[in-house]
Amino acid sequence: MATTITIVDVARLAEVSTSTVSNLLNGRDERMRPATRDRILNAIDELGYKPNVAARQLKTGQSSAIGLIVPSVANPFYGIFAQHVEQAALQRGYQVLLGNSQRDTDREKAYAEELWGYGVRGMIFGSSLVDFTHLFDLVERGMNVVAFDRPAQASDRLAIDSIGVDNVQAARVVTKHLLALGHRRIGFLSGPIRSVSRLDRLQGYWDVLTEAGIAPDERLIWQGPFSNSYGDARAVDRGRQGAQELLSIADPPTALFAVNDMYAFGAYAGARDLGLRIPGDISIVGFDDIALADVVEPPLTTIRQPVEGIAQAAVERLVGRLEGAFEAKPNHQTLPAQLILRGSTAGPTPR
Amino acid sequence: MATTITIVDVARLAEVSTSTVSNLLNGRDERMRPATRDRILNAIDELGYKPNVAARQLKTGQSSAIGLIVPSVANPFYGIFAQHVEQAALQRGYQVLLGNSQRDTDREKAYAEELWGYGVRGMIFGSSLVDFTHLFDLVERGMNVVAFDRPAQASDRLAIDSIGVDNVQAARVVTKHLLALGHRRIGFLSGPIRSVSRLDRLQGYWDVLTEAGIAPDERLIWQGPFSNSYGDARAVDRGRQGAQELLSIADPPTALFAVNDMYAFGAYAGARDLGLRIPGDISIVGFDDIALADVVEPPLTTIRQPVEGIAQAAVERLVGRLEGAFEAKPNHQTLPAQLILRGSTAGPTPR
DNA sequence: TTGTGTTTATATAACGTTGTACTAAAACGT
DNA sequence: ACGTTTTAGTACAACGTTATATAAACACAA
Repeated sequence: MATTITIVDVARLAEVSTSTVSNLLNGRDERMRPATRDRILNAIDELGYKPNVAARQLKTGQSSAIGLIVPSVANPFYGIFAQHVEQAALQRGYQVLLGNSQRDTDREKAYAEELWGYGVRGMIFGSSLVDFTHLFDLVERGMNVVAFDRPAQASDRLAIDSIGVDNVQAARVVTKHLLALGHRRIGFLSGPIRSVSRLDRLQGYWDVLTEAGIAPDERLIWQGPFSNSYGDARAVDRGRQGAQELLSIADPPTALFAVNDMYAFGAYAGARDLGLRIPGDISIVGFDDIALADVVEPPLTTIRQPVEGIAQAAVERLVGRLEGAFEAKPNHQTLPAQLILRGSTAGPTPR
Repeated sequence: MATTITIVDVARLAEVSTSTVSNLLNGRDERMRPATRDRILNAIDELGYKPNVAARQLKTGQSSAIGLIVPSVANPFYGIFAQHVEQAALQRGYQVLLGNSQRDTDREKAYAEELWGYGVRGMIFGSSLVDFTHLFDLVERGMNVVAFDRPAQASDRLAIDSIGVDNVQAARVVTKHLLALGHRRIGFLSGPIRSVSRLDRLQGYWDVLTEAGIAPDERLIWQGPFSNSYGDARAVDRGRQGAQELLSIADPPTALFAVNDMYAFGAYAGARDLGLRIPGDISIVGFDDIALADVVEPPLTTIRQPVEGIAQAAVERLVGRLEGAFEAKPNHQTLPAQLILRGSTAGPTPR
């Protein structure tokens, strides 16, 4: 039964002191004869010794783990994102601890506190709520935070690092595309708009319409109800319901801009429920470009986010902070997004 | 800068010894006067004290975290599964640490060892590779393991707990359904068959065909290549490619049984690439019943797994082991799967 | 021989928490 | 009053690791 093998056992077998073993373990092997080094290595191997992370952490105050909080891995976009973060982190010698926040500030806070207790001093947030106050005191205590899609807000009393695409711009591109096809009534389909990215997308949409001389219609903006127990797991259903409602009003939209691909897929179903054809009767645009976007019928026109690039940049930035490599002021790094034209958009049918 | 608040600070402020604070923290509060209790509670509150998990772990050897290893959260099925596991674990006071294994034994082993070092003594495996030898010595050292979909194999030298649906039976149901519709050439579309669940599904398929007097055709069984760097992130592409190949042979199948919904969606695209209509020209069945299955066109006929039930049962079993509640022999618990009939299956078109 | 330097290795005091063994004081019974 | 039990609290030695300060061993020069 679990006789834990410690550095003491290794030291005894290799006939050295624990200090020497520790020295080797921490890369200070110039300080010993190659023969000693090999003896220790053999002992480690023979005993199957694995360092106790807790003890190491307690002593050094350092953790080789970073936290990753996403709204919900039920959305494949965040699944993929998590996978890339994990890969990038592993390459730099960091373990990733993942948690779902359901876009709930309490959950985010609870996770962050929990991880702090684990000695974790760096976290990546994939959700980027507008309200960040719950995290500021953690940051003040020394937590390093990199947010996805969260350029500094006017209301922030503290700056944090952020990485992401220009959501306003991307939404502008989408809306212009739809406008160019001849659409005039364009719906905006979203879950609760509590994150900066969603806010930005709404803004881009709103601005372009206004600039084109079209007064944005509040009734064309559908916003799902907030639920902190399911969140994204319900995104598809929400999209379906929202599309049904939007397409059932008196003067329905001829195009729908969904806040992400999951909502867009839901909109596919919602449109079909009403007997509408895509893109004949209704054009649909998504956001993210997850793998499934190219596979549904018709293939989804959507904004591609450079997930891997974002993940890598986030890890790089965070590791940089953790290892004190740069003391630069926190800033927001923008990566390019791209509109992928596929079959779900076309000109509106004249009635 | 991170002046860590320890139990000592709390003790000093409350004017008691650290032992008393520790006693309170560990639920031994009958041992003190209510007034003392309140003083400590106030001090904790005032200082914002959070116990250092590393120190606690080091001392007790216990961790309140459990590990969850899934093949890849890029597959929403595992995303949802992870979310349910997380929820169930949280309810019982356990934190979940999640890792992607890409169905690679080395990765699984590395994660397990890493987590062992963190003091984690309980893990849930969502992948259930046939080869489990890499984990047996961990189990012998005292790691508690619950596997998803992995009834004991003849070759195992150690028994482990397992929970899941009866994959052989489910695959039988699918195959019989297809047979009943009149299909005689049924393809089996899968990634590398290295897990017990996939093996079982193939077996159920094979058995039913044989029992029906149809000699299974090896050329109808498509198995994607193994890649340990992408895994499920490529499932859709794999399914597409596999379907294209299967449907391009001389005497192509009229129905496809995909090993999971992601492969099935890929098959949708592959079939369409060849100008085939679903279900008119080709019937497709999936496995898992993820949310998207009901939303694609046509809606996917698939096997529904009781994800939430499986997750809850797994956590319950694991927590039971960890807290020594039951010393029963490891066994396999079977939950019911269900064939959900939707629009992607129909009788074959006579040629 | 002594002194100086270099190489190699070790003793030891933390890190923050826990729980056992202990004690001091109060309460009780007779 | 005395002994006994209960209550309310504390001292202290771990847990496994790290890193600083220190020492031993040896080489070499003068």
